[in-house]
Order: sequence, then structure tokens, then C-alpha cells
Amino acid sequence: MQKQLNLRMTRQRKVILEELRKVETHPRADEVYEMVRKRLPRISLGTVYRNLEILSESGEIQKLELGCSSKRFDGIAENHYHICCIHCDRLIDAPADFDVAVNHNLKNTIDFKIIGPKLEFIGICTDWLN
Amino acid sequence: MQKQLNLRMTRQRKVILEELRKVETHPRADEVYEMVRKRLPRISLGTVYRNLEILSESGEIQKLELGCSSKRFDGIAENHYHICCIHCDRLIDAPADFDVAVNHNLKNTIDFKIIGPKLEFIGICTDWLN
DNA sequence: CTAGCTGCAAAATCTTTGCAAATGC
DNA sequence: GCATTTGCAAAGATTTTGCAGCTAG
Repeated sequence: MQKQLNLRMTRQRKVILEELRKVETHPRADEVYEMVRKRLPRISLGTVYRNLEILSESGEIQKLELGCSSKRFDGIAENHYHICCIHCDRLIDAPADFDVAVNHNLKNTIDFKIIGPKLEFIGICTDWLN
Repeated sequence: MQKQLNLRMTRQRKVILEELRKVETHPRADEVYEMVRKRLPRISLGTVYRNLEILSESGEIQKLELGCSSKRFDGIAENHYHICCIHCDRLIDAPADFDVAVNHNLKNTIDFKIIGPKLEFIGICTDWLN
């Protein structure tokens, strides 16, 4: 994982960013590759991986490492909650009014400096409810 | 992923379960393999993978699919919180008094039946604080 | 006895990396 | 101009699977 000093906005990086921000599906790296390939047929999967890594390190996008499924990417860098369907593995953004209060009673019984909770909601989407 | 009708307690399965319950480190599949191999040198990694899958499906153990690191396994099947160090990737059980209140205001604005929150704490362990 | 399980090895997936050529700034 | 980035291809890492023989119940 190389340290990025000067981010150069290459065509590939720009298209990856644009395509990712177009969708709300939180695609995996290989899905981003397929999306981008329609506009840049000669792009390589390696380039997609490298750029997704670099873009999330630089805070442009979010790398979602939730348990529900394999690694996914979100064009929205701001922190927000996600809901994952246990059946179809679809991951959606929780609406803004979906509020959560987490109160963890921090006792000093453990050798950890707690930074914060990492929260994801598990659910079943309507496709599977009927 | 085959459906398990009659679980047979083989030597391999028994040792995997015993070794997993001996430790609190939440080992990955390959680490379980190394642990078990000391007692059953001829066991194969495939068997370890298959058994960890089967044991977690049958509720004997817990498969931890937390974002912090790759897939890990917990000999304690009961639900409890975990804390993950962002630096060393160590995963520890949260103490019992580590209480959490999650109140999600369930509005019917989304097409999901919410089963529950999935929560993990992110922190820095003391090894990295000094 | 026999369905379920094992070891082995090969395959499948997913991600990273080395390198020479290309390119953004 | 030149450091960064790219495409390609190969390697690495992780997990799954087919199969013939073995074994718990």
C-alpha cells in the first residue's frame, strides 16, 4: 500500500469515481471493473483495485468492510449506516431518519482505547418477505 | 454448502471444537488448522474449512464476519460484543459490563424487515498506545 | 451397512505485484 | 521532464470442490 503524495486525476481514476458515484449498489471491485469497462474497455482489473484502494485512502470514497459480504465500495464518503439483507446480500443505505443511539459504558477494565462502534443492520428485504 | 442432517462427531471435528474452545484469540481458518495439526498431523486444510462451516451452521461455534480483518471463529456461540484493534488487528471479547443500548427508530420508510444491529467496537490496544 | 466424512490435489476466487511503456501535471 | 500511473501477466492468498477410500453410529 503505497503512500499517495500527489494524486493525479487520470482518466481511469476519474471514470471509476464517476461510475461509483452514479450507483447506490455498493459494488464490489469486480463490479466496478465491469461498470468502468463499458467506458474504458482497455482498463485492467489491477488498475481498478489500485484506484479503489487509493481513493478510499484519500477519503474520496468509502471502503465498506462489513461482514455481510465481501468488500464493497461506496461513492459517498460521509459516514452513514447500512442495511444488509441476509438472503440476497444486497446492501442499502439506511435513510437519514434511521437513528441509532449507542451508549457504551466505558469501564477501564480493558486495555483498549475505544474509538467507536462499527454498526451495520441486518435485515430481510421485501423481495424475500413474500 | 451441504445441508447437514446427522452430525457425526468425528475425531477431526472433535479436536477442532476443543482447540477452538481452548483459546480466546478468535483464530482464522488457517490458524485453527495449525492448532489442530499439532494433535492430528494428517488433517487437511479442506477438512478444517468444512468443519468450521458446519460447526457454525449447527450453532456450536460462531463465525465472525467482522470488517476488521478476515473471517474468524469463536468457540463461544453465545452472542457477545467484540473489540478490534485497528493497528494490530487483534480481536478480543468485550467484558460483560461493556453494555450497549442500540435504539433504532424503525420507520417504515424502507423495504426491510430489520432483524437487528451488528455491532463491533473499533479501538487501539495498549500495545500501540505507548 | 452406509451416509457422512476424510485426505489429497486440483480448481476456483479474489487480490496484489513487477515491469516496461504511457501520461498527467 | 519525470514521478506517477497504466495494462498486462504472473504470482499470491484464500477458500471450495471432486473423488476414492475410510469410519462413526
